[in-house]
Amino acid sequence: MQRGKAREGSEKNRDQINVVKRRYPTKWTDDLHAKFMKVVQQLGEGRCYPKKIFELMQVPGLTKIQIGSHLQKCRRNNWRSPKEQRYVCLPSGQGSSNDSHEPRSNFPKYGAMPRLQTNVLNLQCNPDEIQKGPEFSFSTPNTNNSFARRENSIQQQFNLPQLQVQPHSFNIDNPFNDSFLLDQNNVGGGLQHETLFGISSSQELQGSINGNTNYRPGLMFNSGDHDHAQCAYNLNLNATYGATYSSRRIVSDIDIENVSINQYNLNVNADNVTICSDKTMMSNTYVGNAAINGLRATNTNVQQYIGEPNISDPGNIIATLYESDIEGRDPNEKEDCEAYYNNMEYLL
DNA sequence: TAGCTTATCT
DNA sequence: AAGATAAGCT
Repeated sequence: MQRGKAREGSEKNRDQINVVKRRYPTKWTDDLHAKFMKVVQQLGEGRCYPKKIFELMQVPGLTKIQIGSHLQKCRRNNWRSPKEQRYVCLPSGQGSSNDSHEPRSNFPKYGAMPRLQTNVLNLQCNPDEIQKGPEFSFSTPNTNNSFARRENSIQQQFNLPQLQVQPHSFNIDNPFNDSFLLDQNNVGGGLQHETLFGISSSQELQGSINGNTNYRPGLMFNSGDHDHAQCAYNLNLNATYGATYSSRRIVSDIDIENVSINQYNLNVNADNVTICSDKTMMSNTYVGNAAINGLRATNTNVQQYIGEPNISDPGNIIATLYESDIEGRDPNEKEDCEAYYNNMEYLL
């Protein structure tokens, strides 16, 4: 059944035609959006519904419907601020293949969307071992989430571990990129937005961040898929704070708050990373916050224990992740791993 | 019915 | 493409 269709002769349409009370579309200016965002943040993840936002925004003339509509755009990462609109230019010869019904992000955001998505392949995520973070809810199933279905279908082709868990604050892939300004994102210890990107406004992140997308070996990073044109080189790994993931032989207690690697930046924003196995050389690594930018400059708050791999070098981080990843894998998988991590290094 | 989401329309 | 709206679901 078709829905959402504005039928020609509907009462509402006639109303609008006859009474001419049609309003001008609300322009979601930066200011208005900022206000919206403030309320969204105030409400917190999982509690942002049109009604609540409406009540808190208190903007005369702004309706719940409009807020709902804006929310939809934002959830789907389909809204660009007026400023961003000026900067966004698609590569030539390409129309927009970004169908609004095919969200770019696999990460649900806000409101009633599921707040957790775990895709742990081959590295079985043992639910019993997951400790819930303070703001996590595991109660919402992944069902009816087209994002999740789509990503799963991709990820299942690969035999590498997926740690894909909603961080306990906003993720970075949304028009609310300014979420980096939120304190919660700095769980590991006070990483400033500026130290990550050297910039602070949201639109400048756009194009380099496609949060929470886990690309695995075999997936072209720059495949010509215009849908991903703006995020071709990005990889973000978000794992829950406090989660424990276990594999077959190894027990990997990887607890990474936020890792993102992209064309310009390698951002490791990890808290209490523990990687241990019966064989691996690494244990109890604590990464407070690391940010390595395109210039290979390492930023603050990297804590390192003596005797551990040097995590101030992106290559070492990759190498470390790689080492822990191949542990216990069969040769084929190791090859995949190698390709995958090589790709990461290459991108750096 | 209200509230929310989604699909579709302008 | 941004914003509005119809319609489905709970």
